[in-house]
Amino acid sequence: MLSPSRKGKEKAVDNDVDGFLDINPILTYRHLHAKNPGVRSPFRVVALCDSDAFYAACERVRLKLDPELPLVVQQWDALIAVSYPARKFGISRMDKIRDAKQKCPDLVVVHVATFREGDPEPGYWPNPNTLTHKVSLDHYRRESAKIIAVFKEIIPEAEIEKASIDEAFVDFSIPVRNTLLERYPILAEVPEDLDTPLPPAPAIDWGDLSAVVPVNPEADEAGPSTTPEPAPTWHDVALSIGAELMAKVRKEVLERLGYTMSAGISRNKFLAKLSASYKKPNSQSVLRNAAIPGYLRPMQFRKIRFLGGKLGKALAEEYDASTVGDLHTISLDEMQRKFGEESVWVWEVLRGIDRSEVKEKSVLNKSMLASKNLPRPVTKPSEGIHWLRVLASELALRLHEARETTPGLWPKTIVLHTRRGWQAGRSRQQAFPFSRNLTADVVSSAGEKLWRESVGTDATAPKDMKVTHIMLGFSGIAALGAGQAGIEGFFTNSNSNSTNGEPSDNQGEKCTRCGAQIKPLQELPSDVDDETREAAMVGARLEHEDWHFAKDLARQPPTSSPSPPHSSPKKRKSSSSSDAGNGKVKKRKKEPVGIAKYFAKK
DNA sequence: ACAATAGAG
DNA sequence: GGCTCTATTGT
Repeated sequence: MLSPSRKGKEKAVDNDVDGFLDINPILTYRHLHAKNPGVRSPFRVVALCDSDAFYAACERVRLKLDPELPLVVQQWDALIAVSYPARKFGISRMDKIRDAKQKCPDLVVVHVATFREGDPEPGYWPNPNTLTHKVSLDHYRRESAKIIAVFKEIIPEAEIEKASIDEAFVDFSIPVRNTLLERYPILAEVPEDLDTPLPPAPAIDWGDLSAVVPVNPEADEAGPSTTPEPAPTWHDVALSIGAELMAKVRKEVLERLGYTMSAGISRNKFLAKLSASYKKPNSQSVLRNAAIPGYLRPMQFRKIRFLGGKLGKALAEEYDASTVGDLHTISLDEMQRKFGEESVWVWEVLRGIDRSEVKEKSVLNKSMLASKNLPRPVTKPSEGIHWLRVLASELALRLHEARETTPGLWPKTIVLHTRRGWQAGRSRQQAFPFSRNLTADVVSSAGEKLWRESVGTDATAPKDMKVTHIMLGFSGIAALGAGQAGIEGFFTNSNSNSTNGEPSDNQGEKCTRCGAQIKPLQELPSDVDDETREAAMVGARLEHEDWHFAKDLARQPPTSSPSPPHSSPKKRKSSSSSDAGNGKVKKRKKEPVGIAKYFAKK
């Protein structure tokens, strides 16, 4: 794809500086005009942009408050966001609400939105009760979506990857190249030999758009720029154009939505992310190739994406190292011997190389979870049902909301995860039944079945059980194609079946497999509403499917129509061997497994 | 398909 | 620390 044939010769220059790779490549017309500037293009321009104290900013905007006010977002006793003005008082996310108020008596404290059973939607209350409410982050998800929409509108040619609720990667390579060719027509005049190096690059006026990471940080601290900055390269020019575009996006987001953001702009995702924290808030930083060694070498490597966890710890202990520079003494071979073939990714990243793509992801999440730590642990299964309903109604609400943008959304599976005391959590999942109306009751019924399987019933559960955490969620969420027969009616219409008169008088429906009548577990009053009926049917259907499941296992096809049991969920092999205890890495034959898995496949 | 775990914000 | 979310691995 790249690599001009004569690369070998020309590369002899000072390409690799002090262990850093490919810091000063020779830029040619071939590089610039390549059809697709891929991940190896030396002209790549990547940014990481994140919102400053995002949750705090969301509340500031929602309440139309002065941006200079010190503000924190409270979640029960704790803080989940601290605005930059509040940080000036020494308040950090680790503080308790008390300490924060002590440090700043005029602090604006906003409790995050909460939700309880029966609420039509999450709401903002000054003193929600953790015994009855669960936190809702939905407002922040919506604001996040608005920001991404502005990104897409302002820079339609850039690739945008939403990386989290408050962060996005942007690949500016294509729009930057277009601007470069427009602005410097000389670059559009391609010589016969594509491998001809480009003429010298012009000086760059960085203006006050960006903070430019200095090439020699120590010298700069000592006094005003004692070291001459290396001559600008065409890649630096490209970065400066990327910076212009980034500034434009940030300006639009600020003007339209009120959020300030900080960005890092560099040659790849990992460096973009790392440089974004160079100057915050409401700022953007450019990391030129020439500045990479000085910036990276003293950096704590555990600040690097994917090195913040167990792998980073393992590296630190194995080599008694803490900075990127410390790890430069480790050869690729040595690292691969200890940490597996895949660790080449680490070796490269320590030298400023990262070929991972910025790839557009669907805006839609594939999963949707609602969870609650139980301040009063649940000691018998029947008490848990209440929380299940809270979580289920929140999920139903959120799925409905998601369908406003994307009709036809349906989850493949429903998952229940519970944790007891200090024990490792356990999860149960199953296909999510298809039903006409997605109501909280439908979700709840499905959840309750998993709950019975997982923790049992009042009769079967251990007396001393203490469930401390419940999570209910959907996974495999996707829009069912229009190809599916009769799907439209399922989604578009919520007042459902009988616009033409009587609700069908049957109390049940036929199983498509065995033809048996499936009836609600309990007799329903004749005037019951559709939603309740639907939910009851879902419960019944799940039980019936369970029965088929057991029958199938016993290889006795249900031909006639024996009446399926309405209770007693089947026992299934619970093979939860918890071998996961010790944090030690076990060695297998060749590869040091347990470490290899830390590396994302590139 | 299901269950568990790591990692990030 | 609480609440999400994604991805990967192993069965």
